[in-house]
Amino acid sequence: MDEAVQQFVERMGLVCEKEGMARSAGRIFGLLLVGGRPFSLDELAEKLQASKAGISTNCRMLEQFGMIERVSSLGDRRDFYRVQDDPWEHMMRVAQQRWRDLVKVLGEAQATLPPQMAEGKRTLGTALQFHQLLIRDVDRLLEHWHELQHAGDPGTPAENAA
Amino acid sequence: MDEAVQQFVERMGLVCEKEGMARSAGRIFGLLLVGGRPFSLDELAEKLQASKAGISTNCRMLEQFGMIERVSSLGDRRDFYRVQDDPWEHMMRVAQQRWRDLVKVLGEAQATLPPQMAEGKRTLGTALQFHQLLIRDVDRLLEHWHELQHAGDPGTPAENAA
DNA sequence: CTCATCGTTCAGTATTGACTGAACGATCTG
DNA sequence: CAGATCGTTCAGTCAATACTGAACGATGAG
Repeated sequence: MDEAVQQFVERMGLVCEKEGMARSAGRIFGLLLVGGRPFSLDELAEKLQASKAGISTNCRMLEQFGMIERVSSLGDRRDFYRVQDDPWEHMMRVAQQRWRDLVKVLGEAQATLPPQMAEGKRTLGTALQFHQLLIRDVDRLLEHWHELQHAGDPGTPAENAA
Repeated sequence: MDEAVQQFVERMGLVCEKEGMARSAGRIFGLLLVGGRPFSLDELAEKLQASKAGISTNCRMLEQFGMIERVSSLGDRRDFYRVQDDPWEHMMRVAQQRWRDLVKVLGEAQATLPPQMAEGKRTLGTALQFHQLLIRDVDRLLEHWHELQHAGDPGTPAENAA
């Protein structure tokens, strides 16, 4: 495997591990990112030197997160995986959902806290405000992102001459 | 300890654990959030039923992340901890830094990838665009957040040029 | 100085979680 | 139907990591 690819795959493994997911999942995602085509499970297992079992599990997890998708090829029983159209949007949606969960926790705590803990309630209120703003901001960001992508859409391939 | 507090503390532990940090750190942060006052190490250890060693380590980690701060009291040798003025800003800054690191990884990969992997380079380019947008958006969000907080400042009339 | 108190460090322990190899069920081929 | 090829599941193994208790250095009080 290419030297640059191998290094990138390894670094993506570390980055994704820091984000909370498994290192192996990060490697898979990295390889699919630069691969530019669908990969079968066996191919992933071979190139990443991992067991097919682990690859299968991690691929399904990445699929759950909406970062990769499973595609099938006619006349081929194997499963192929490739990166989603827009994996980053799905990633942001997952984060957004986590923030929604946090808002739920904060809100319930604020409601059930005894009245004498007024200062704590105030702090929770600030936390709530921030995260509600944050959740709305994700919507705004993704809208903006979609606009940018549509602007460069190949609907009219004026300068797409490859 | 209050029932509502205990439940909130535990849930914050789980939430923070999902975010990648230690569960105990999440519990500390949760307790400080609703406590409304500084806590000493021994007090934290007692209320959370954990060893002082673990509390100490996790507090320093939370301080490193800028989510809590250490305060001292005159005539008291003990260290006290409380939540930062704006812990969420620091949290977002940490996330922003992680995204910057990712941009670095993506950029270097795009630069060193062999020319025949054009499709992969294109995918990396899209990823770069998204994360650069995301990084800028954090700045925008925090600006907006500061405006909102300043607007609700007590004793400070709306337009203050000082 | 001596003692007490506080925070930190360190070795040891336990628990969590990822990964592997082998067995299994399902599906296609001839 | 028989054989082969996939993907998945499961028990076992391994490493990483969070936590604890004890020892240590530092700092203030008497």
